[in-house]
Amino acid sequence: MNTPSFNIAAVERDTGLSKDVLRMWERRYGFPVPDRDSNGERCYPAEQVERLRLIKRLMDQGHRPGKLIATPAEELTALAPRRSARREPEPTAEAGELAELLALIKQHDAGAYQQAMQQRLARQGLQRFVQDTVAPLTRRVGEYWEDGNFEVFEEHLFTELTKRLLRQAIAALPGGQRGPRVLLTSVPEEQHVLGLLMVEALLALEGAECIPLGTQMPLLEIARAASAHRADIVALSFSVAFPVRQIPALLTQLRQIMPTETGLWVGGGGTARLTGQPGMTLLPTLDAALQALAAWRETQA
Amino acid sequence: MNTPSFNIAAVERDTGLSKDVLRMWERRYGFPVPDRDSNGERCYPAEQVERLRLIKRLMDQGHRPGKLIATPAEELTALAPRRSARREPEPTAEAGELAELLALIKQHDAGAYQQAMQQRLARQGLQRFVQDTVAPLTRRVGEYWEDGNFEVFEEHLFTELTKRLLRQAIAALPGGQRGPRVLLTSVPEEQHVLGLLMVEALLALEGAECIPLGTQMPLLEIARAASAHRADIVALSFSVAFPVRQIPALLTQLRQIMPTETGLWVGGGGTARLTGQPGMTLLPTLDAALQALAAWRETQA
DNA sequence: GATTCGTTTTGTCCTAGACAAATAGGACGT
DNA sequence: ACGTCCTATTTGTCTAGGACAAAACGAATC
Repeated sequence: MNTPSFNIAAVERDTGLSKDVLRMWERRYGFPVPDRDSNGERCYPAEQVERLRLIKRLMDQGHRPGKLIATPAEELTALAPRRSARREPEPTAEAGELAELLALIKQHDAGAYQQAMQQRLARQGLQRFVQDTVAPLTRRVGEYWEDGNFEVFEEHLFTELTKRLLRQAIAALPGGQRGPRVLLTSVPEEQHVLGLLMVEALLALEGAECIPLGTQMPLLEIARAASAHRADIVALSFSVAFPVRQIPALLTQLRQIMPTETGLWVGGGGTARLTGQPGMTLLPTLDAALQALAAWRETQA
Repeated sequence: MNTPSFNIAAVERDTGLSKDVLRMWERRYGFPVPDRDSNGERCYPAEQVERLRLIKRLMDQGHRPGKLIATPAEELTALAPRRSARREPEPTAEAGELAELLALIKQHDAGAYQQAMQQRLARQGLQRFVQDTVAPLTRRVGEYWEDGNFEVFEEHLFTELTKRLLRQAIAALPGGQRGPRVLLTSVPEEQHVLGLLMVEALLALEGAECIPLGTQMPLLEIARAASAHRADIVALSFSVAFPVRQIPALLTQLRQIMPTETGLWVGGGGTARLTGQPGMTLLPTLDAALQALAAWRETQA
């Protein structure tokens, strides 16, 4: 049995490194060095793909490719997250409970996780459930993933199950009639939806009329949707994984093509290090979203 | 106010045409011809982006780019779907009801749509709801979209609302304990999830243990997840929008890296024109999925 | 410790050529 | 009229190497 080999498109799919980057690294750093097929096209052995995935993960934690590629394989696996100005959460009873929930995911016990979360939802109520359970849990999952404690598919399982809980809870709420009409979505390439769902839950609780459009809307479509739905506000979410450098240009462009009277709210972990621009409201936290809602109602009153 | 202009990455995002294709068309057909900024980089005016979006839509319907680009703008908008070997559905009472549901989406009345669908679910029961309502509705939406009757954001709204209904219905089912353990997901680039949810609903109804991992899993992760969850079956979905040419290579590769004893079920509209390969089961229809389930149980008995 | 300023690193864009897979269209046979 | 084979065209993706701007670093300064 020959080890399967990947063409450059497959490697891009599986690692998230663009073809341009893969070729550039080969030229510059001498890694990866794929075999060539009869047409002279690159064939990456599984081993190199595995290394690339590891490198990508460490890069997402703030390491630089030049260094990583020069590092021998054994040291790579031992590398810790670099930009961890993260303070350890005190081991409160609360933190322990969250850890237990994540342990269920790690054991791949979907049923038990769902049940435990349902209980918390019932106990805390939707607002506190979102703010005190889902939000910190999501943050923890990000940290676990950074530390290499979660596999991709474990993160996916967590996301999928949690999405279901939130959607279910939102569906149980009465359709909001008083607040602003808020259109929730994300730009292409941004597929994370948990943040949007958390905001939707909070806004819906406050009686706002939420229009969920899912993720990955082309900018022009967002603008059209805003007009068609006569939305008061377009709310976008950027996860920490989204390349920060692209966000300002995206927002400026969207602002240009959107109706002037429609508000633009931008939130999610990816916006933490962003500076505000005219015509849009930054919502680095869930609380900020609630405040923005109150402020909007103020101006309308 | 100057019209906003798009760099090549933005056009790729908004049209779904790769940078390579955009440059190639420019070289070969003389369209699009973007302006250049001070660095000599392409700046596409909004007008050309709009035309590209239209061309892309017609291409998805089977037209060829060479012809489309040569066609003057006025004729483009009038072009009908080309591969429409589609027979008009007879105007039964049933078809009328489906049209009414879609009309609600077209009116952007999310609340009324949800309510109407809830009623149908209660009336038909989950199995018939999936097979007689959601499946034909999804097909209709695809046709509407092909015919230019649906905007992207209307399709998104439909998808999002319908996803919620299905997930809600699935959550209400007891956790399956007897059937095979089925891991449901899709490959990277494939973000359509409705098909997966329909299958999940049917399998869960039959008592199978479904593990939903969401969409867009790298192949290596699918293999890992299959091992970790000790899945009996991995079920993948390809929508009609997925480039058919890439599917066989993907499946072969996945089959190679997956545990031999794990089954591979492949379904969705994108697999209709696919020929089977050893080690995998094609499920062109929802019925086929139920048959495959029965067959699997047969072999285990 | 914080801020500024050069230097290095890094990703993305550019041109232009080659080739193989997919499709169209014609010729042929039934 | 319909299906099948074959050839020509169309089309997307890959290749190579060069250029440049933005981000990140690190050193010197306040």
